[in-house]
Amino acid sequence: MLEKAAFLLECFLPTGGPFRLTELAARTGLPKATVHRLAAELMALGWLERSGPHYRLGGKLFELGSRVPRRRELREAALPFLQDLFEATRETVHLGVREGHQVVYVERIHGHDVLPLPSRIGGSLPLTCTGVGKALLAFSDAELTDEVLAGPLPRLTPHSITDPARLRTVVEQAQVAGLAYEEQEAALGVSCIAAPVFGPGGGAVAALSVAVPRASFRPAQLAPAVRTAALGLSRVLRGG
Amino acid sequence: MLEKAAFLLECFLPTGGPFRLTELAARTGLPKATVHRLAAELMALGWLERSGPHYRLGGKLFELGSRVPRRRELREAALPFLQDLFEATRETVHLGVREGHQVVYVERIHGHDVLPLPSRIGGSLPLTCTGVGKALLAFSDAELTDEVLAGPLPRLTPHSITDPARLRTVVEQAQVAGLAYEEQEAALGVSCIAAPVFGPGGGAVAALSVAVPRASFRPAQLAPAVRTAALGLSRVLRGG
DNA sequence: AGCTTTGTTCCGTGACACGAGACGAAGCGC
DNA sequence: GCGCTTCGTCTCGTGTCACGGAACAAAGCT
Repeated sequence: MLEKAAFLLECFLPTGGPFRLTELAARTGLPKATVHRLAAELMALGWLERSGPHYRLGGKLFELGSRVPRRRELREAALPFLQDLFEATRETVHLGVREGHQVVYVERIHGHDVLPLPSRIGGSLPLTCTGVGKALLAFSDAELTDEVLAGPLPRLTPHSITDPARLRTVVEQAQVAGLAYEEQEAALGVSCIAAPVFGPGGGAVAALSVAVPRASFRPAQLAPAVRTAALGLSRVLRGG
Repeated sequence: MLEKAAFLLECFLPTGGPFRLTELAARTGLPKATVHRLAAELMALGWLERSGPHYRLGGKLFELGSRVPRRRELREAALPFLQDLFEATRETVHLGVREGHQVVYVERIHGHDVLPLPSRIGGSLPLTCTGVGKALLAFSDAELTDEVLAGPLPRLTPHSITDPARLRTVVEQAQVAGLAYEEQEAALGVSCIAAPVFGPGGGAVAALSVAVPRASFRPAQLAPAVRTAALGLSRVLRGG
């Protein structure tokens, strides 16, 4: 029951978009009658909503999701630094954490110019295709990098790095520099520079990044800003 | 089953804080054995987490909650204007919508100075005690105001307005001015100015506000900024 | 009008949710 | 250290309610 309900809700995840009953039945593989009953119950709870024949995730989930402590605490501590970084660069700024072999974005702020990025708050992307992911990899246990490199390396664009040897080099460069770079590996025309955020334990608990149109990518100017913001946040997390 | 699970999750809502098993059983009124079984299932789904004996809301809820379309779309459209408003004022900025007789905050951004406010993203407060709430009231159906004024008026601080007649006056003033004011009605020492955001239909679908320490409240300087941001967002929502 | 697809309702069957109770494991006072 | 209380976990017999096939209703489509 719970499992079926969770399955039903999670099948909204990739797009979040509106789905019809039959569509949901097809996506989940559950019988139509079952989906119908479940959806009705979930709507009564405010976990789903519908307008006409279209089901969508409901407002109660927003309430619950906003209160998830691990995420909320990090976001709240980070927000001022993300603001600083945004003001300094006026570009799209990300905050992400690791979850398995993926990066989950906790916050993303931007101005009126919206880049065509696949990153979404609450959404996940491969560690290996993003600046935030590479920064996290570079400052986590070495065995994590081994694990990730052992598996198949996903590809988001033709520029995504799928050669393990080359990726290892890139991660090692990030370790030395304290910064990770990404060029059109997640979205065409977008480059990115990221810095790790350290927790009290010393390892990277998050990373933040600035994504800019490839044409106006000036690493020398972005690097100090990203590093400053990341170090400032690290200091606060360390309990300052 | 679903209902019990939802009940269990929602009992985290006020604080979100960590709870122990016995505490959860007491809060929900469910038998300990039942809570134990439910919690185990919810953990398997990633909807709950635990560290030691402490249960917390889990990361999956964050993922799901971030994808709730009604909220996400509004947030995404509003973010650039919220940034503008923050940069113009350098004060805490809110975006809220109405849900019943409450305002639910969809976004809140601030710098390093954090005001002691009760507002939380995903959290709700009474319409009558907040700037955002009054702006929403002033530009919704008149019958909504009647309903709200008919019920008991909650109080968050000694300055909260609990006299229906006085509140009606205040709402009418907001209608004329196109702006709502709030002075220490939600938190002591904090004042606030809010403006409605209009949807394609013409009614207020949201409102945004700036909250500042009472000592540095300069309405004349904040008003144009808030109004500008709200009108800009309204224009985008109207499909520009 | 006839056909196809989608959404809703019914209902008999059986799986599994339920929770009292027993048990083990911590914490606490002395 | 030792009884005592409190908390967390596990078991198991009972009965409920989730399940989904199938029939029905309501839209779309041609």
